[in-house]
Amino acid sequence: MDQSSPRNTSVTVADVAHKAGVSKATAARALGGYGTVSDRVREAVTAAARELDYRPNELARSMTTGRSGTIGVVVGDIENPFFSLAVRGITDVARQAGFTVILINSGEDFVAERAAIGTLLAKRVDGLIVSPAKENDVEHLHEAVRSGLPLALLDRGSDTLDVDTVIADDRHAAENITRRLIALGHSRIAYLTACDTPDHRFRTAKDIGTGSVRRRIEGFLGVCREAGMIGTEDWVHVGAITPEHTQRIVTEMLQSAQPPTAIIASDSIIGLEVFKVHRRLGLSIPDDLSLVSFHDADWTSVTTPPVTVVRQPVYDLGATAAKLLVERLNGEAQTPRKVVLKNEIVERASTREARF
Amino acid sequence: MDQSSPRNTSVTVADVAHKAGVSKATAARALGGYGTVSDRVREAVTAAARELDYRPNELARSMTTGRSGTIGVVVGDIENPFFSLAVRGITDVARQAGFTVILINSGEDFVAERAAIGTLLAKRVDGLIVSPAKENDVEHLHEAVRSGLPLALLDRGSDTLDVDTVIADDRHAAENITRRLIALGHSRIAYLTACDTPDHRFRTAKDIGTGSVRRRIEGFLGVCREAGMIGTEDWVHVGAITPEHTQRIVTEMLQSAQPPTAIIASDSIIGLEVFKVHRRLGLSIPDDLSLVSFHDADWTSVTTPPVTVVRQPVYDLGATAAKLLVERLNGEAQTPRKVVLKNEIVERASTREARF
DNA sequence: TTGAAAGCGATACCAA
DNA sequence: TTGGTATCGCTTTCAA
Repeated sequence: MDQSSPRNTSVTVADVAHKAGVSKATAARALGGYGTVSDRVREAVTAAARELDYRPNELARSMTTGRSGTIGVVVGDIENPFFSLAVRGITDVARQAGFTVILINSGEDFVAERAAIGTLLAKRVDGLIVSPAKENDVEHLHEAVRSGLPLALLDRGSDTLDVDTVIADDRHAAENITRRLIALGHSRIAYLTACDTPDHRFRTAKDIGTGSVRRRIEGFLGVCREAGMIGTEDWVHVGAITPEHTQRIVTEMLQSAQPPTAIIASDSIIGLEVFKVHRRLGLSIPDDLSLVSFHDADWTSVTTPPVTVVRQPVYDLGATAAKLLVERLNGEAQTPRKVVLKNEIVERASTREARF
Repeated sequence: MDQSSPRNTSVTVADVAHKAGVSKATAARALGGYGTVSDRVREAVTAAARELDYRPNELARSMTTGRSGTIGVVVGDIENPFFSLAVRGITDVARQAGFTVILINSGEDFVAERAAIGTLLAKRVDGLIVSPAKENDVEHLHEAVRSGLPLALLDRGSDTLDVDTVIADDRHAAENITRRLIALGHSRIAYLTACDTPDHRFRTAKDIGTGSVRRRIEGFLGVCREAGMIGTEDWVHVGAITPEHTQRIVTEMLQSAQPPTAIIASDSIIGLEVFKVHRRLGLSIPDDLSLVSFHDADWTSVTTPPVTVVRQPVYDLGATAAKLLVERLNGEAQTPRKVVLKNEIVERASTREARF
């Protein structure tokens, strides 16, 4: 069986043309569906192609057409449910539009991100969707744009980069949730993020390179200031880059002389660790501690108590970014569009009045 | 600023060669680091390349070398934590070895999977890692193998496909967990999977196309038979393909005249839904129902009670598959290897003696 | 409607 | 050590 079947490694248009008794050019036209070919010839070529199990070499095609039918995607960490869901949104839309996705993890590392962009440029992707680790270090993205490559930004914008951008209204969500906590009587509210600073300490929101997170922190700090709270900056903790880091930070925080009465977790991975630590320390949510987490991860509704979350339109974030990019690739592009999707606060049982 | 920077679209070796005052061939040698070049020339060429911001066109390179530096990966659903973790393992190893990954979702659909393989073949990937939706419908994979493309199977093997394969000992894990449940006095044990049959009913394990799941069910049924239980087939439920499906199935099951006293969930997404439903119905785990889930998802340890799980070496599953493939691509290949990684049962508080 | 031939951008062989 | 040139598989003028 196996050996009767032809090895289709390198069955080329030339082979098909030969078998069909026509020229290479004609065969190519018939196969590619462009130019004009007589029905008789088209059939002959199609038959020959089928018989030989001809598969066009996309690489060669790309080289002449200049289009690769590929979209490069660079995200922080595919293992993070946030990104895996966003990527799902991207790939669904991309495939529908006939594009294949090349996915690269940056690990939220700027250097890795730059390398990823380089790889994708070399592979001649038709377009790029990136979730920049640092909004200020985007020279590599400028370069890509300069070279004429369409780019869409996902979840994180950049002031200096005038390209299609899709983000959620994270500042607004942070403001809202902070207001609610303050209304509940909380005055010691901690914000915990994976983003890091060189010395692992937080001073000002400007130090936070990740745009979405910076906006959240700005919102948080702004509302606290409005409420007359001072020294709120000290309640922002950075560097929760692994579960272990997070556990250490949270444990220290909760065991300090002035423990927070509420914690805002910047993503669901951090939220989960906060939840684990409070258990281990024998505390009670929401009696001893209120918890709010960004990202409505699936598990947040089944814990005891279920966790109040900021429900971000994650799938749509990805899908929309892909849509904008595809439209641009298809030449339906206007000036760069900035899309801001709405977050929704889902209040569950992990938040309650502060205890005095 | 921007306009002073050269558009590096199509800066070719020829351009670099011209600027460096050497021939195309020499420039290519200097840049590619192959052949022999004098130091003086190498420097000149390198300088010219840097100045022009030359980026080799991988597409063109691939066409001549026949290698694309790309690995194609086809998984069921990147949104499933199982796959996103496995993919993380794959990409980590692949990148380390200098390969880029093209990822395609099959949605566990056989037709989509075949199309995905087609796309990857056309893109001339150097190798393939696939998690076949159906172990019997692998003609498209045979074809790929026949055409000489290295293939590694992830999580699901195939008897007819003699290629590198990495799976976990799921049958063994299922046997173990079933024995424990039986030892706890359970006699009405349900197994719930997303895999489906044409009429959405389960008759025999042979109907299950997904290898890993089939082996689990075989283990489950085998132990039940050993224990003298009959009609166990009726306790296997298929078609839990979405949260909604799962909820419907579980609700019906638990509200029937003969509800199960224990449920084995085939993946963490299903396990989560079972957990949600038991809550909604006002039941108690483990008093009214014991629950075991495959995949040690992060949330399983924070629920009340925490969930007993089969901890699969998911990251390693992916990493190992990639390792085998890379070795083969590097010509360090021997005969196809079948790797079976160990599962571990993590007993938590969701399992207890059956109530009578 | 068809065919011949010129690219695309790199590599690789063979002479010089 | 270098340069000239064929080649990879396809698309795309340009003539016929």
